[in-house]
Amino acid sequence: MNYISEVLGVGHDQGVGFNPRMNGQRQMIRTISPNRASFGRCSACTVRSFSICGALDQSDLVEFERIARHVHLAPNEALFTAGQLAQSVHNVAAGVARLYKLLPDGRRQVVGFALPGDFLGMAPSDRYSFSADAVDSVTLCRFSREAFTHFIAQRPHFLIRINEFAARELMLAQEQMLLLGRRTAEEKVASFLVGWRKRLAHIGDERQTIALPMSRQDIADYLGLTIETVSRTLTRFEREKMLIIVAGGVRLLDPGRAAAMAAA
Amino acid sequence: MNYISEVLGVGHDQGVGFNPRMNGQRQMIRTISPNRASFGRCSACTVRSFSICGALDQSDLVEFERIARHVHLAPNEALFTAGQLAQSVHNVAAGVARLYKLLPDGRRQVVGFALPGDFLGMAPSDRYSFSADAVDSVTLCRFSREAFTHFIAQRPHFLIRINEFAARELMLAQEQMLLLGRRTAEEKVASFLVGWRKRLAHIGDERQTIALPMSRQDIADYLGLTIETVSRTLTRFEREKMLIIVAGGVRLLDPGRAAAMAAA
DNA sequence: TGGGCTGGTTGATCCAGGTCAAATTCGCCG
DNA sequence: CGGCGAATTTGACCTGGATCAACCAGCCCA
Repeated sequence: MNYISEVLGVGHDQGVGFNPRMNGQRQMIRTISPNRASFGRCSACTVRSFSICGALDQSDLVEFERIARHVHLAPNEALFTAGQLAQSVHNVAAGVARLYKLLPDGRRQVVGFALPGDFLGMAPSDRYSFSADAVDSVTLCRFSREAFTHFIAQRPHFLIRINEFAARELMLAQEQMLLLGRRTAEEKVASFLVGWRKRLAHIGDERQTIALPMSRQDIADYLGLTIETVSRTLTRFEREKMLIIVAGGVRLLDPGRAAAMAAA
Repeated sequence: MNYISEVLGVGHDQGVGFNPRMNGQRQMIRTISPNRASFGRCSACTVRSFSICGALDQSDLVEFERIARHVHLAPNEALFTAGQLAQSVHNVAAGVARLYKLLPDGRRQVVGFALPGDFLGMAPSDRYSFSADAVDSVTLCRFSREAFTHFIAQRPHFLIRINEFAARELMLAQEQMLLLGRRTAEEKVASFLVGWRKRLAHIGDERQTIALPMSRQDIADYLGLTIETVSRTLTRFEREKMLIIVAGGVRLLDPGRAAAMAAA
């Protein structure tokens, strides 16, 4: 069993730190954000190419920008909560959001982490079916559901793009079901690292050290494990020279071994 | 660990039988199909209202019918396999299909069961990311991906409908992640029964006995359990008078108790 | 009518990962 | 620098569900 330990409000900056385990050899890990996206101007947005907006041309973009509102969230601030009226849809511009569902007794399942470029809020009803909040400092574009629905209805190419995103999302969800239902703890942690690294690379973050802005509890709740098992497994990986644990992340020494564990 | 035990070809008719536990008091369970859909004529299709085709008007329907091919599959016949080129998309018209992913060593995760009205095959790449085959006798409408893509591109309302289906699918996937990652065996089995009953009701199958055309192994692989645990749990539910196990299904005696287990 | 095959049930035992309980370390702040 | 609360790690132990192994009931076909 595990419980919600969300503290709303401003947290401590987990994005910067140095490695305690390397005796003074500092390892800086920065917040996840492809360079520093300039906001207010969609045409200059650095995440546009890997977001749904990539399907919009200049004139669409001007229209789109008119219905967008930029929102900034401090670490652990809520984006929306399951059960609330789904009045907005969102596009993550910078930072990482945690998407999760809770059981009445507090057990939590993190159903995903949203990265820059990810689209949130396609609810099949008029209410959110999961909750979302900021892991680190998050910037997003928010659209009223109504304006958004109206906007897309005239633009089939945009609808097709959103469909592609939904299909990718669904595929990831199915991968995750396989992981949750049939993989061992070791395979889960290895798969998570490999998958997360791939997602970071996809948005242009190719540093050799994998940034892990989320807590161990978040990772545990994502993998259907306890925090102790995640910690032990990472420590074992380190002992076995597969990786080195650094502040705010992990440095993969043997990506091949990790990938092999993740595959089978 | 569990292994693939797929025998391609015609199986035994699991859709009909009588309850061995009720000493001669026969309990017929029929195949899942809302009445008997008449095929070849979309306009007379009984599952249209709860399928993506519900968004098409008469003239669209005529066009649509032109690109559809009807396919009939015997129990356990494959619909498509993960990794294959995704040349078609499908709409289930009758019967139940099992969607699953395999690990190299044979561990299997059933990621869903497709019922009449369900739409299959939105692959985010040019290859299927999961496999699908018939549980019982299945009838489907098959479309070439190319023709389908072309068809939807001109019809925003149809795209919107497909989007709604994708969003619902994604929500179900997230529910399933919560189940796989955080629920106990007892909660998993109870949730499955309640959820399955709800889906059957949605397509108009409101018999008091819940038809379970899939095998215990399928259920186990769907819930991230072993066949033994599923069997033991169902037997216990029966002992506790929550339900009665009948051939090809289960009769819920205490839906309230089941729902309570499923909820928390 | 009987034997073998398949799917399901039941029982005994085991162990991966959970639970409980301390440390230890980190980040922060005075 | 020193101290405090939160996050993480580590250790000892326990248990839910897996594994291993019969067994049983229907069904098919000879």
